Amino acid sequence: MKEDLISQLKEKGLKLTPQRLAIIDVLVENCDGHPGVTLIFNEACKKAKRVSLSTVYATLKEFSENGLIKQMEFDRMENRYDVDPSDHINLICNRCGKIVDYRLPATLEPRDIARRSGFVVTDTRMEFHGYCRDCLKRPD
Amino acid sequence: MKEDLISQLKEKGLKLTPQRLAIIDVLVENCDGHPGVTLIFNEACKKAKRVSLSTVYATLKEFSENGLIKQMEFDRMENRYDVDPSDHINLICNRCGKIVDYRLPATLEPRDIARRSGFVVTDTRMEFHGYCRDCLKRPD
DNA sequence: AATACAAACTGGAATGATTCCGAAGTGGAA
DNA sequence: TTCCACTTCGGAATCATTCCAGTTTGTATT
Repeated sequence: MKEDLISQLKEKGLKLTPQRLAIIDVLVENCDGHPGVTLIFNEACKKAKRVSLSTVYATLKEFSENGLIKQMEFDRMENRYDVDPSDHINLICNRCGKIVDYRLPATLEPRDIARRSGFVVTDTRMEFHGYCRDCLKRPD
Repeated sequence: MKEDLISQLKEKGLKLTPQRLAIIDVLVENCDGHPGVTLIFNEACKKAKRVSLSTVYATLKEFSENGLIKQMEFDRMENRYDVDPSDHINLICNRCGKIVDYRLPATLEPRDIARRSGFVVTDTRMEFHGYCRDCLKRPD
């Protein structure tokens, strides 16, 4: 897992810095927890001599642009990062904020999700990003 | 549609103010466009004597808390508002930002969506909010 | 091992959507 | 008409995130 991320870094031509190694360590250690920037920053500081918040942001952005991780953007919460970049539904608890992965393909009926996972859905939000018909026609 | 929203306001015990009526007008006129705060604010200013941005935010929050509309939160875009609060997938164009509704139930295969709607999916994000198994067990 | 340069890091300032707050205004029930 | 809880106002505060200009550092090459 860790070695995997490091080799992906090299493949992409990205440099191996102490800060990036620290961040990778944190990501791997928290791969089930969908860690946020604050946690990653705090933990990374313990592992590397110098780490700035700007670097953490830049690095996580770099990683997600290169497909190593998946950025989960929220409006009033800080970003969370998913070490598994494959498609799945994130079950987000209103109360504790815990994020549980629910893998696709699966029935999307809330009733069915409750039966399989014990998670009661009160609100759904699904977004598929891409390109609309009109923009596909247009050149450039 | 407009009368419908107004009667819902009354049902909830919310007062009918010129600002709210203006905002409702804007929502109804732009119900297919998933309008954002800026558009709503600008248009509402044309319809009512005095409207402040704070009021627009407060009103839209009030409306969505009461189920009149659905708030769509993004990270780097301003919120958009959906006059149709039922569950559906929002197809968001990376390029023009247009949001197209894709109704459930439907096959969720990107390939299928492309065939039916002409929308090419490049990235998906689905969130189901609710309560996890652990929190349901816990009292209070 | 030394050199060179693009890439990466830093931290403080800037951004921008949203919320907060205290004061002023106003629907609408009595 | 009176009254008051609900609304509105606008400016300040918040807070995650980005930007920027200067400094440091991997790493490929000599």
